[in-house]
Amino acid sequence: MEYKNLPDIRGWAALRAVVEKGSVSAAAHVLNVGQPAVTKRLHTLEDSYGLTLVERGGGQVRLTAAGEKVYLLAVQTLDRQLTLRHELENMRRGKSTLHLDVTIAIGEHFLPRFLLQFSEMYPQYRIDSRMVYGRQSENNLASGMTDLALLERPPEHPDLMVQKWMEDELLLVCGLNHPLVEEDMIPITMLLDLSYVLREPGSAARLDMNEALERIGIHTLDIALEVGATDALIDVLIPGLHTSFLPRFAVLDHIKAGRLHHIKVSGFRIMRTLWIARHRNNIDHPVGDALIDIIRRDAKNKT
Amino acid sequence: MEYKNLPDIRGWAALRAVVEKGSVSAAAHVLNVGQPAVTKRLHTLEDSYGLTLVERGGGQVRLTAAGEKVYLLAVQTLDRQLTLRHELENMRRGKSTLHLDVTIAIGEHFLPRFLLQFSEMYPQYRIDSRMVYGRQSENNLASGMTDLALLERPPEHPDLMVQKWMEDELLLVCGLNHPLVEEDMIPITMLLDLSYVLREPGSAARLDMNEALERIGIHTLDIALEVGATDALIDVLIPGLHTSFLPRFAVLDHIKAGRLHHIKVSGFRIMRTLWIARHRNNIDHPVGDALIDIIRRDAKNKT
DNA sequence: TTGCTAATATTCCTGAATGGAATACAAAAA
DNA sequence: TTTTTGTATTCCATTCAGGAATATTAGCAA
Repeated sequence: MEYKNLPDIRGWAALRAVVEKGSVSAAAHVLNVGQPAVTKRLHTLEDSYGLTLVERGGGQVRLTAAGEKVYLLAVQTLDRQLTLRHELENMRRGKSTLHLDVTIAIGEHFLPRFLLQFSEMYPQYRIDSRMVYGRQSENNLASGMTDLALLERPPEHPDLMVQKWMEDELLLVCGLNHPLVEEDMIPITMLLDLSYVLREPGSAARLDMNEALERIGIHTLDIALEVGATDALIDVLIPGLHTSFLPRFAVLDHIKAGRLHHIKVSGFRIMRTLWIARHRNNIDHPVGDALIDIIRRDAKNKT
Repeated sequence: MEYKNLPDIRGWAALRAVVEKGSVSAAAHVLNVGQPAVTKRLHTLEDSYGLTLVERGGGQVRLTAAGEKVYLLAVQTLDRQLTLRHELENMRRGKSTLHLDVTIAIGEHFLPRFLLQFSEMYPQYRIDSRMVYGRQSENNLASGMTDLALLERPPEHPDLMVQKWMEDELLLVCGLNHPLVEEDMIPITMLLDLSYVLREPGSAARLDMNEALERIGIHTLDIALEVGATDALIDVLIPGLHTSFLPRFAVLDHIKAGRLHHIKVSGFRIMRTLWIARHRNNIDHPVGDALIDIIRRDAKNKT
């Protein structure tokens, strides 16, 4: 096993600082060491890989191709090491931490409430949550980086277990100035005449919508704009020019408050299920059980 | 920026060795250092995190919960560092490396041929390929860990660009002892009477199949077995009890050689496209272009 | 080109930390 | 208990990192 020729992490830290600060001196400053130390670190690192990693010229430092790769590893390793340190810090204080992944839409809508309730009911526990794009949470769960995930589509990975969280529906909504605000129900064919603002392709809502539309033979819609966040999307809807299919949980309050209008479509509904996912080997996580309890209770209250 | 309190990688290496060898002495042996060195490394590491990482007892070392987390990071970091070192080693010798992800089915069928042709035509380049499960390649591409991917389904991530590689079709096939081997074409309704051996849920072929069946109103099939590899699956088919939907590229040779029989289904075909995917920021990779050239040429020859 | 200036590399030295040898200690096994 | 195996500690020589001072280089202006 390799041991004696391992690089020193501080070499990576030096590289990262030099790249991000743009000069050796500036890097030395933020690292609280002298400039010669950083210079030497860089050289040691370059020697250990046998390649030039940064080039000086034009008053700038530039990464070589090899430098790019080392920099990528450096940043990832340092970030993960920092995360680990924080987590262990909490562990040392007796606070178990749950790593939670949620989709963007769920993160925008449910997460703040859950985290608040959770910290009140279980002050001894901690949650590290993050919003992840698309199916990334599957890999995080599979690799053990994440303990629990709240998802809009069931995961595909064979080692992951899901349990149902709640039923959801994608609702066709528009702003109050939209021509269709008077209509309570429209025929399916009219879906083709509308102008849409949607989440980006690949988002769970978009995929569910596409599949449902495919099923009734609609392959393309008139898409005016794509927005990467549900809340921002709603802001675009409110002026009233466009329509969108959005999760019921995200728009219900807006509909009740009269900021959005729900357009029913005759004979067409997009039902779906929201899921709680965990890894097979990680199903007895006390913090996870606590959170699931809150999530379930919340779902029951809403219905 | 953190610098002075960074852990020493050798601490991680020591932890890893101790865990994997089961004792401090054994670890010291494989690391080519004395036993006291390893003991001290472990203690330094534990001090730096402020937690006990391993517990001795019963003649065994056991990881604590905190130790598990550190061990996970240690293994990943050390592995990635080793990979990086190999890659830079090649770089130093002037061999550019392409990181290639392929799906299991593509990896089984195309990859050996591609790699062979590639190494003949471009000996100055290198390819690091791996078969990845499901959508993991998307994250690898997005994070810069992979340069190019060959996929059975288009990626969903907004920063990824795809180009069409070739058309494919999922064919319904069975072994020669299957009752249906006499039939050239069967009606759709008969799909429900067959017994299937399929790739696991989440595999691209399975998803494409499911979507196509959903479209014609079939929601469940009689699944006798799920297999994680296409070649192994074909071995299960050959005795003749079951049927499966498999990529044309994977079964064409078997059909021609008379080992499998293609059952046509009246009015039902599962067409799909195979894709080449890259990150937006990484579209001018010379090794990637070379490989794409080979892939394209191969596809042209086959048609 | 020639200065001038800012940034980087080198040299030298001191202090800190590493790893080995010897040894003390602890825990199973006999 | 004794033996044996494995782990921790102590001590010391060696190595290595970082600071101060200094040499060198690169960029810039005239």
